[in-house]
Amino acid sequence: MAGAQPRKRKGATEERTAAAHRPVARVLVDVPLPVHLDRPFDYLVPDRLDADAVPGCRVRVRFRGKLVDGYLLERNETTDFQGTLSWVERVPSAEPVLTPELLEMARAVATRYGGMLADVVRLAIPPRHAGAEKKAPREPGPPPARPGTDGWARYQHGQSFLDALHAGRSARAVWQALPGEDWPARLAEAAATAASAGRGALIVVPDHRDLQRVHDACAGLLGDEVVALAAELAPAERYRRWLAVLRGASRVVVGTRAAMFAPVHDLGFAAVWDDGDDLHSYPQVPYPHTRDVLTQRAHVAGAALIVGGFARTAEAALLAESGWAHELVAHRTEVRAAAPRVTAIGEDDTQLARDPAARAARLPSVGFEAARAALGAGAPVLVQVPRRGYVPALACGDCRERARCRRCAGPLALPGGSEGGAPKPAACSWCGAAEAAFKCGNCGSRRLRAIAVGAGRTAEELGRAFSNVTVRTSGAGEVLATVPAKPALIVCTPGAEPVAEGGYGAALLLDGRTLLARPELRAAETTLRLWFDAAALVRPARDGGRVVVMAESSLQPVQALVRWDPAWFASLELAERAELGFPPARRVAAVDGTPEAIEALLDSADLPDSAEILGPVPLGEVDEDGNSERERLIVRVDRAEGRALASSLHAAQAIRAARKAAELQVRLDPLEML
DNA sequence: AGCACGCCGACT
DNA sequence: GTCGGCGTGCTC
Repeated sequence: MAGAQPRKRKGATEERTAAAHRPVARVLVDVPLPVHLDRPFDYLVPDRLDADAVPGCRVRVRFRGKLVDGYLLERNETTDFQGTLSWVERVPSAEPVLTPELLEMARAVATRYGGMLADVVRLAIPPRHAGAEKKAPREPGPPPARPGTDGWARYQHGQSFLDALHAGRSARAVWQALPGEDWPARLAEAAATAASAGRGALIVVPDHRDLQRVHDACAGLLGDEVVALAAELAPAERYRRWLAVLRGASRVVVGTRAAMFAPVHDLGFAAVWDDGDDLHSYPQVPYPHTRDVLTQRAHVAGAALIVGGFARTAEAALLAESGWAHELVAHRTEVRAAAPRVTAIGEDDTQLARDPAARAARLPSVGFEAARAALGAGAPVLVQVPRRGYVPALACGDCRERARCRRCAGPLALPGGSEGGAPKPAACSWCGAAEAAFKCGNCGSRRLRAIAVGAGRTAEELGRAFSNVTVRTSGAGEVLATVPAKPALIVCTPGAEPVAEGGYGAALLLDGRTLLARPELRAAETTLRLWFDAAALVRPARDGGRVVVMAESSLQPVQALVRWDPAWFASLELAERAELGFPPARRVAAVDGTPEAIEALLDSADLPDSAEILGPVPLGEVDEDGNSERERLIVRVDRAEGRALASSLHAAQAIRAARKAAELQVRLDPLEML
C-alpha cells in the first residue's frame, strides 16, 4: 500500500493494527453528497474487524469528521490514495447485503438515470433491523412442482412462452391480458414455472391491493416459497423478508415498486403488471421506473420478462416493435368472446335519459338503460368518476385537441400570476416561446379554451337516479377490494375499482372528455388504461356485459376501447411520440436549478450531438423582469444517445456541484412532468 | 454540509 | 511582524 499509515487519534486508548491480508477496504459512503463524490473511498480494516469486514457488509466509517454508514465494496492490498487512510470504525453486521449482483444492478440504474450510486443503493437495501438477521431463514426448500398452465393456452405462443421460461431461455414478452382475465393467477403460474426449474421470480405490481391478489395466487401454488415485499411493511418485518430473499430462502418475490431491486437469486422470470401506472415510478432520486429496472435485470440475468396489462403503454409498444420483446396476445376471436360490449356516447349525440333523476345526474339514456338492465339481472354496476382537481391548461377551442407549441410541441399554458392588467398570451411551458397566433395542428382553428379537469358526478346524484339500489364508493378514502355478485352501484375513482364476483354487469365511464383533455403527454394513454382496467372487470358481451363510455366515438382512444385493441392504440401513440419528439421515441432530460447553474451547465456540458435544448423556462414565482429563482431546462436527444445524455449530465453536475450541493436536479424521461 | 488552508488589511 | 477576514477546495 502506498505508504498509508494509520492516523493516531488523540485519546485513543488502543493502538490499531491493519489486517494482515487485504487491509484496504473500498467503501461506498451512504451520505447525500454532491455528485463529484459519487465514488468509493478507501479505509483501513483493523485486524479485530478482519473477519467481519467482508465485501457487501455494512460499515461505519469517519467521513469529513463524522461517523457515517457505508458499504464495503471490496478489499484490496493497496490504495491509490496519497493521504492518510482512516479506519473502518465498526462493522455493524457481517451480513453481505450489497452483493456483487446488487451492486452491478445499482450501478447500471445510476448510470441510466445520470444519478448517484449511493442513492440507488439506498432504494435497493431496506434499513437494517438487527433482530431480523437472527430470524430470517437461510435454507431454500426443494423446488416446487411445475404448475398447470392451461390458462395461458388462450394466448398465441402462451404455452411456448412458458416452455421457454421453464427451459431457462430468456423469453421476453409484452402481454395483453384478456378482458376478465385472472391475471394474478397467470403471473403466479409463470413465477411457479420458473421456481419449478429452480430459478427465482419477481413480480412487481402498482399497489397494495394488486399485491394481495398476486400474493394469494402465488401462495396457492408455492406456499411459503413466495414472499411479499412492500415499503409499507413494519421495518423489522420488511428487513426479515428481504433477508430471506437475499439468503436464497425465498425464491419468488411479489411486491410493489420498492421490490424492483429485490435480490432474488438466479432470476429466471420478472414481471411488471400495468406498467402505465404512475406508481411504478419511484418518487425518489434518481426516479427509477419498474419497467426500466426489470428490463435491465432480465437482460443482465438472462431471465424471462413479462410487461403486462389490460392496456399497453407506448414504452411497451417500443419493446415489442423493436423486436426486443415478443407479443403475448390472444387471437381476435378470443378477445371478442371475452370483451364486454362497449358503447361510446359523445357530447353531441348524448340523449339524456327520460327519467328526471337520471337527467339530473346527466346520465345518457344508453348508460341508464345498461345500468338498469345489469341491476335487474342481479349484477353490480361499476361507475368510474374521475378525481376532483383542476389543471389550468389550454386546448383547441373547437376540436379540443391539446394546444401544443409549434416549435417544440410542449404543452401551451397561460403564464401564472395574470391577475389584473392585459391578459398575457399563451406560452410553451417547455421552451417558453410565446404563442400569439395559435393555430390548431389538428383542425386549424385559432381559438383556445381553458380546460378544467375532474368535476365528476357524485354518488348522491346517482343514488337519486337509482332509488332503492345500494350505492357504495371506493376511492381515496376507502378502497374496496371486492364486491359480491349483487345489484349495487359501485362508484369509484380510477384505479380504485373493486373486483366483482362474477364480473360487473355494466360499467359507466363518466367524463371521458375531461380525462382525455388533460394537458399531460400521456393523457390519452392513461385514460385508455383506466378505461381498460375498469372495463376488464365487466362480464363478456355474451353474458350481457356492457360498457358505456362518455366520450366521442371518433377519438382514437375511444375506438381502441370499443374494438378492444390496446396494441393498435399503443402503436399509434408511439408513432405520435416519435413525431413530436417525446419519450420513449427520444430521451428527454429535465434539469432544474438556479439560472446561474443552468447557464454554467450549458457552457460546460458536453452534450450529445443530437441534443436539442429547450428553454430554460422560469419555475415558480416570476418577478417583473420575467426572471425566477429556479429554472427548468429540457434537453432531448435521439434514443441511441440516451446513455451519453445521462453521463454528460452526471459529469456536468460534478463540475458545477463542487461548491454547492444539489444545485441542479436532473430527471430523465420525466413522463409525469411532460 | 463543515473544516482546513491561504492570501490581503488593521493592529500591537 | 501577526491576528484574522472569509474565498476556495476537499472530504479516504
